[in-house]
Amino acid sequence: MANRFVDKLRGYGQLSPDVVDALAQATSRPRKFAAKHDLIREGDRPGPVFVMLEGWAYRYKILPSGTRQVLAYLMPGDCCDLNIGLLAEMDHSIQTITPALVAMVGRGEMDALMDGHRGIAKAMYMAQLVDESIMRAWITSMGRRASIERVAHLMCELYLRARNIGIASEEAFALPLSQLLLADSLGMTAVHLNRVLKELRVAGAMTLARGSLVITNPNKLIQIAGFDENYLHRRLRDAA
Amino acid sequence: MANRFVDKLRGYGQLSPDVVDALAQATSRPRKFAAKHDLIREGDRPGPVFVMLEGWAYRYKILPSGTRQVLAYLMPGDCCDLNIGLLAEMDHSIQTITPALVAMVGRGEMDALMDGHRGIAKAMYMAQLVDESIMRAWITSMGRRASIERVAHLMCELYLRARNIGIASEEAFALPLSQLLLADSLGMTAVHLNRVLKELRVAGAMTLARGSLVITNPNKLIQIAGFDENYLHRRLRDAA
DNA sequence: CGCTGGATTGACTCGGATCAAGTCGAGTGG
DNA sequence: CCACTCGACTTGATCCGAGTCAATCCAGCG
Repeated sequence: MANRFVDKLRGYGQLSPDVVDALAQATSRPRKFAAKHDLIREGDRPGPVFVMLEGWAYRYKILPSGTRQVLAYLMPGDCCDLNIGLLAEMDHSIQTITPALVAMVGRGEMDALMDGHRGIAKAMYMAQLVDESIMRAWITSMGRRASIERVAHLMCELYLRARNIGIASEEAFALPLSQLLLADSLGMTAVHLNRVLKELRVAGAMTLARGSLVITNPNKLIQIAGFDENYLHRRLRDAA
Repeated sequence: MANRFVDKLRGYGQLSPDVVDALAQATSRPRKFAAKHDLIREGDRPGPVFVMLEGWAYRYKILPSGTRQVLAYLMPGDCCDLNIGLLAEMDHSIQTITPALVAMVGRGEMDALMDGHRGIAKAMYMAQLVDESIMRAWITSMGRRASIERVAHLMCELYLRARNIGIASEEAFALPLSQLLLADSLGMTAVHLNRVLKELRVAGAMTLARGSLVITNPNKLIQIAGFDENYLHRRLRDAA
């Protein structure tokens, strides 16, 4: 079975065969979770590092008023913070969206992997930098992009990330996110998101239906989003 | 002279005297910059790690339309990403707000510090986790908080951070941020921010004037913001 | 075959943007 | 020492994007 975690880290630099083995070994006993299951909740004391092998999850916060804000999506290959174990308690929750296979890597084991293989450490740090960069892009979207641009931008991001781990074809991929979830990601209501999706569909840019995103006109979508993929840092730095 | 960087890291755990010395040594040759000076720009190739010793700076992005989004504030003691050197190019810019003293710590030197002193590595990782947590709080604010809550929340955050490094008194501190800058942080216009500040002033919660924030009624401000300081992770994890 | 949770559409309202004038205060040069 | 200037702050009037409320609609499924 494909190990998306290994695939993703490979994207950040060459990994030698023994490194690949070590990673595969560390994630060889994943646990299975149902959809909509909290992997960890705000206030919990963090334990091992989560690594998504199959399925999607999302980070979120619930405000006192009961509203939810989605903070990030975890797709296969993604993992939560490396140093999560340093914290006394979580500042947000993580929940599965679909049924998922999740490897739990103990703190010691993760440290050993990173100490033992410089390549792993570098790839993990890169992944972390990209996650931060994505958060900055989200802040930028929420603060300064119109709603249709925001939606288009998120779709571009998710498409590229899916593409990078090989779960997207040329123009479509499985996107298991409800409109309510997307709305809670983008700081808008589900009603308004629905109208924006229609607008994008009518414009011939993309169609999101029955769990699948079809990008009808990539250039148009990119142009609406004002998308610049630079922030995903796929271009590697030569020599280190 | 006080070294805010050391002070800040101390807040994340005991540091032995030799560790403090090593940190002070590494930041002993800071450079002076004028206000409104870009330390690094989007697209630049990253170099050394910046450590703010005196003065304020902010991270930002400029969109094609020319609008700006502020992504984070750096106050004395804060530094940019540890692993910034892994990136081929910056995905955002960093600019001083006030005249500033900035130490530039080379990648090798920083690695040596962290390898040599477990306490430094832990404190630096904690600082990084807190920075991420703050970004999540910003996303939450922009997505799901009303404008007055957003403003109040940011003020609570900045006050606590200032307090943690000892530059805030019981109820006031120097906040050198223009209304335009704040508006660009919070996803609103300067005009509207001005009205919200007035609202907070009239409500007796806080007054921002002439570069100084006075918190008239802390409880009211906290209540308006729906502020929970948990996300700043000041409570330390017992044992590691 | 009816139930249920998501998706869709319409009517109405409102928070915050936009546009347009001022006002205030700290420098600066005569 | 005062007039001028420039940037930052205030305030008012108007408009519109997006929220709210309220019905459906529809697909999957027990």
